[in-house]
Amino acid sequence: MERLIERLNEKHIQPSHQRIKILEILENNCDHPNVNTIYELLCKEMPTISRTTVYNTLNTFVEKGLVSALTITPEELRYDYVTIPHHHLLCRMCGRIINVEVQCSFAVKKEIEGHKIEDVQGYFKGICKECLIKGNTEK
Amino acid sequence: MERLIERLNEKHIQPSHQRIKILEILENNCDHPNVNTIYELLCKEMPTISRTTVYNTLNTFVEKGLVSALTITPEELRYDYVTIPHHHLLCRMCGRIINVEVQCSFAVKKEIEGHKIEDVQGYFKGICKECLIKGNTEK
DNA sequence: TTCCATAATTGTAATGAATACAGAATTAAT
DNA sequence: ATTAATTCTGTATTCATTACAATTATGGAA
Repeated sequence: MERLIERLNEKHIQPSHQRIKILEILENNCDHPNVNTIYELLCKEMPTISRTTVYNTLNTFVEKGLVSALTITPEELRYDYVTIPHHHLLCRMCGRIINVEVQCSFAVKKEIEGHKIEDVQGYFKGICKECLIKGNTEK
Repeated sequence: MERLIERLNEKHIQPSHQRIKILEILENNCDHPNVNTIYELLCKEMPTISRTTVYNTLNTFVEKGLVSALTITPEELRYDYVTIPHHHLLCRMCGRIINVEVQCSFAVKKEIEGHKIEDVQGYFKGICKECLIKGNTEK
């Protein structure tokens, strides 16, 4: 709780109740929820929350660099609490997005083929470990 | 022209005039145009084209695996004529998406951290070579 | 070629996610 | 406690994409 408020203060975002709750949901849901999932989780604890607030808050968080937005599928934005560099796996069975800690040599380069590189996102698609174990491999 | 018709036939897509023209535009525009850019280019040669046809055609192409759709930004889908594996650089100055031919060791693996990998997309963001040469480095 | 069945294209209407906006509520500082 | 500034809420709006039905085009058989 204090930790969440500190993270908001660091980025010069006033720690309102709504913002703290939304950040908490992002921290506790490592499978990278979308707007709708966040809204539904919020409603359980904060039934008067407005959808607009969720949109505004997430946009603020992304603008200020507090969280990042993933565009791995065209249908929806998914939000990521972890801002240190890492990559992502989208499981085509359960739909979760899972952090992948691979160290690709190209991901740390500042220049490739004459282009200046400022950011790298590695998007892996496949079937996650948990679905493989469950035998959940075909739709 | 014949080559385009062959590519359509290979994927069991009937080679209508509209489809051939759209595929031709994708072949000639390596900076990965979006729907609107494709529509505007089409209008010059085919003024009666419908926007719906452009959407339908691109969706068909993607479903049949003839072209791929890139979700590098949340605002728009960008289309890619080249289906052999490669990665992409989005230039934040000119907005072009440029093919990047890096051989990342993780991109060819079939398994990472227990997850089954079926596809990898590397999205680089930065400033392209041409913008750097022009000194086009700040907005 | 002509006819027919199938498929593709077109244009309008509908959908729905995201944003704009203005009033209400909350917060922070004096 | 009062005030000013900020945030939140809910409705209205926007706009990209899709649904749909009518029209047009295509490919094959006679």
